[in-house]
Amino acid sequence: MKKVTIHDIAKELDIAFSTVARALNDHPAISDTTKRSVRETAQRLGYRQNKIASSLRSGQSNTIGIIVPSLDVSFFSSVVHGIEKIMNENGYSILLYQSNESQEGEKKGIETFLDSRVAGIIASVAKGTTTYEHFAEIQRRRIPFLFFDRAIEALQVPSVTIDDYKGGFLATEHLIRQGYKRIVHITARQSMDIFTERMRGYVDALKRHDLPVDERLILYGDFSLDFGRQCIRELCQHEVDFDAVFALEDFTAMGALQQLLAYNVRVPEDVGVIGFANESFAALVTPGLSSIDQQTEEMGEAAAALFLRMLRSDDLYDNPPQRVVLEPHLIVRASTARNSA
Amino acid sequence: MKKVTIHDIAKELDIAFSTVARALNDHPAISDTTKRSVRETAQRLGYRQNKIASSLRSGQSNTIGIIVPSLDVSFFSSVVHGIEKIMNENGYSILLYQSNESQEGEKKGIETFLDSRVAGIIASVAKGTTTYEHFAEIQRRRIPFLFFDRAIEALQVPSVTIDDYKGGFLATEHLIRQGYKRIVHITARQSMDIFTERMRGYVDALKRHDLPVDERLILYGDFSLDFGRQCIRELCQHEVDFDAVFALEDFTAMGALQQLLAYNVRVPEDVGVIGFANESFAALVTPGLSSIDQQTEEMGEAAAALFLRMLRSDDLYDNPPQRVVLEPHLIVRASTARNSA
DNA sequence: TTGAAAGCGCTAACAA
DNA sequence: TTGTTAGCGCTTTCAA
Repeated sequence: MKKVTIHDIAKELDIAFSTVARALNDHPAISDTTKRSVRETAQRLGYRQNKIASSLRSGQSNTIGIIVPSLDVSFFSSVVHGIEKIMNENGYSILLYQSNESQEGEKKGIETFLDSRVAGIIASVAKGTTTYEHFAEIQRRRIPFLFFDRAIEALQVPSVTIDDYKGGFLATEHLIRQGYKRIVHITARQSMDIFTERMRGYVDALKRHDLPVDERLILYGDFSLDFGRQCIRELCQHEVDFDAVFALEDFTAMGALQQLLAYNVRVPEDVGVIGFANESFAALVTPGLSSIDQQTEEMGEAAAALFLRMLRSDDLYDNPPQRVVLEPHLIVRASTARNSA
Repeated sequence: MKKVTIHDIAKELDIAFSTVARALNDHPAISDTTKRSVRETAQRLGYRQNKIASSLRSGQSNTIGIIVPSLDVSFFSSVVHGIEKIMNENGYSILLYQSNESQEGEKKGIETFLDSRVAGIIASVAKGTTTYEHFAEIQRRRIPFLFFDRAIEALQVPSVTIDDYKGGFLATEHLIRQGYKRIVHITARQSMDIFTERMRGYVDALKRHDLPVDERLILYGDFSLDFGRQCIRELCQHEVDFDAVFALEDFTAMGALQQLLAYNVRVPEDVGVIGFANESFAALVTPGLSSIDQQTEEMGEAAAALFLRMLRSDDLYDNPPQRVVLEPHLIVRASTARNSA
């Protein structure tokens, strides 16, 4: 099959190729008769518009780039799912790039997107990112640019995040209300806004309820199921007294939960456990894992909605960046459901 | 920031713009001196190649399109993760499209990809797909085209799948070896190759072990957690005698498992349960859910590897399509681990 | 309502 | 080793 262009259609109908172009684009100045015959011929010849040529000439692109750390993390694939859905409904295509949690990957992704002349970029920052020059490059080109979930406060970039501080506060306060008093918090060794915010919420909730903030109850590490188990083992070895665990995310919480059960500690009677993210397994395990829901669906939709507004705005970089902050939701399950004191 | 083109660099250095283009593309005929000064100037001016123009002119694209039913299904996001990783390492970008399990969506995705002149298309078929004309269109244009997981046998299209028949056989045979004799199979109402194959494996395993195939033990429906629960309820209501459940996928198996536990049926002592897909929660629930692992990592890699070969082949459509079939792995967990008879 | 013509930024054949 | 030139397929201005 040869490539069919507007010239072929024009030749077939013996009209100018620019007329064909206009007819296909539903230009108001073209007669219905012409439009009909052009469309019929296009169909018959198997014509497909060449978006490459169209983009080059018009300087417009209907492709947007999304950079996520990894699609293997359900939170990200879920948000991308939401964004793709809505952007697609609005006529945009999605170029996808995984940074693999490295700054180098992130930089390469941005360069690829810049070269591809995307209409805009949506990103969630990699763990390994320490400098911001690659993001600044996007801003310098005045391309619509949005962070979701893992944003960089220091940059003047619009963002859609959830209130991690509040999430940490809610989780901790819930434990306190259930009567737990010596609450362990497992957090990340590397500093990342979302995790330090969750910890800040934890600390403030303790203070609010006149509970002491005990440094021995705050554990730093690489988050993972195994690290959660390890935390419990170490707490027990050092005979640290605790009656609840708030982990920075669900896998770590799950590890803690498993190790507690392995030690024949009763959950939630003896020790309560709560995670963060409300992963799909949280509802399926026994006991059900309490967690903080991150509103992935809403986040995707909010990100897409804000981004569409940004794409349509023409004074985007003249206004202060809009920051949408979603409300985290406390999900109470069996792992913290003890009859409170 | 103005758009910088090779003309700007040429003007700056007072050389021909084609020399600039060659220098940037590391053309062998250009002197190192020129290359160096061109690159230095490009860097200084903030030049970025316009891939749109490059693609239009060369007729080559380094973008490939992937169509999946939904990124919200961890199996698909996991495979896309693998494909993106490898294609990216080989210099390709990924355009992503979700069909939302509808044929209409699938068709739209293909049209978008065709218009975008992607170098090739990788797809996993939507549940709702009943006709194949939209796929035929890809073949007609002789574009590299590959199915993964959900392939259409009737079309002459290369594919990477797992051996669903064998998966069904393995699951069923495992149950039989554990001493279960009256094995329920929950399958999908709509006919889809992967599910009918799993059922064929179930039937053949029963026959191989001289067990009767009882139609009352084969349940058809929409797969979901709720449907799994419903199946158990109906079996009990109708007082059907059974001692094991093999569900077409893990969520349905999980629903069955939950309902059994709610009825105080002991798993695995009274009834064994096995799923399919080895979702991440299968290892985390109690009792652990036995399952068939689908090798998502391997599937992504195999799909990318085969596709790269296809992209490099120039007589792609002259040879019979290659079909890679991966081996499913039986994962035994507590839900079927009874001391066998 | 339609046509003619220019040009988006690049690649590549041909010439020098 | 470099320059000249002709498009890739389209959008869009200007003219008819």
